[in-house]
Amino acid sequence: MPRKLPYRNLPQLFLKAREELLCHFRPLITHFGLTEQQWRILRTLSEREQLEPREICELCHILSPSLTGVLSRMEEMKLVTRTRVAEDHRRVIVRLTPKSERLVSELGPLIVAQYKIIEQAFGPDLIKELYEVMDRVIAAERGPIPQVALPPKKDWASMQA
Amino acid sequence: MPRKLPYRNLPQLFLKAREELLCHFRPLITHFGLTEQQWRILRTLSEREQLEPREICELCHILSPSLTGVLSRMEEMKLVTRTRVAEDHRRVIVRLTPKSERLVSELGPLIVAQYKIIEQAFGPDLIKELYEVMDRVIAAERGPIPQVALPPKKDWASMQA
DNA sequence: GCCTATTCATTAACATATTAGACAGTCACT
DNA sequence: AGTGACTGTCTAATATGTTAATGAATAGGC
Repeated sequence: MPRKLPYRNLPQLFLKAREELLCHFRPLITHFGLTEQQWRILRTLSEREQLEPREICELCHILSPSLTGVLSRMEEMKLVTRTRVAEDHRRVIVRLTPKSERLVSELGPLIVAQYKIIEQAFGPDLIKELYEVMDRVIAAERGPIPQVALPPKKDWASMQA
Repeated sequence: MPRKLPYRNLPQLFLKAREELLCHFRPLITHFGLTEQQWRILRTLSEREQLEPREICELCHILSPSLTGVLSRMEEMKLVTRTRVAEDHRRVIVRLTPKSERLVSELGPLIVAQYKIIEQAFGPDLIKELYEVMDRVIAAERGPIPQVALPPKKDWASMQA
């Protein structure tokens, strides 16, 4: 008896909407030999001069274990430098290289131009609402949200069909 | 000279908003030994009886190469069955098993309950607006959106710093 | 100064995302 | 029937997401 849940899958809607947007930027980003995550980092670093890995995690929404690999590859490509902090040998400072600054100054304007195209196509109102609703979602998270009680755990994976 | 782009990173905002939502569901899903993608598929199949892989790709926003692996693992776990179509040996039919139907009937109500909690915390208006704006974004994509002209390709990856 | 708890980055192990291509099966046309 | 274009699934290769755990380094209490 197939029955529909009374709520549409909201996280999945976000996923789709994000993809519908990103597909207009992905060609630009890959044209410069970057991945989306690498561009997030370059863009963020271009506004902050220098950052530590955990700050990049926060700002770019990349989990720490992923970031390790991403930064390694970017260092290999000479897009960033990683230097240990003298006073605290746990910490690291990440910076842009002159090369990646040139890259950002070439790609940045193209990204902006694409935003303008999308803004026209979507209608400026939709874009404005979009930013506004997003911020409200993110802000709404401030209040602690309880979680439904979980039933006792069963080992579904190893149960018979 | 660090300069800020005049548009905030919109795909990244979607990513964050999605994560802020998902974090309230992830504990439920993992409690049942599932991944988010597996739940998307189970939920969709519970509403459609049977689907072919390419339909699942469309409905669940999973790319074909990913789906192959996901379905293999789900078949291994006895959550779905895969049977070839007799008339067209390229195609495959995916169905729920009795086991996964039981799973859905246990997990489904918990997901709904969590939606209700979130709806209260966010305010029903925000949720309603959210669905509405998302749909407008997805609908806006129908019109073809041009792409900015790309400069000649340079091999940034192998350039010097 | 010494011990413990904490922090930060990393590694490990597995699952998924992304792009390109392989491959068999089908369809349309001749 | 035979050929060429197309479809649907899968493989391969690489990058990232996700959770848990490691290991070095620091901070704080005593």
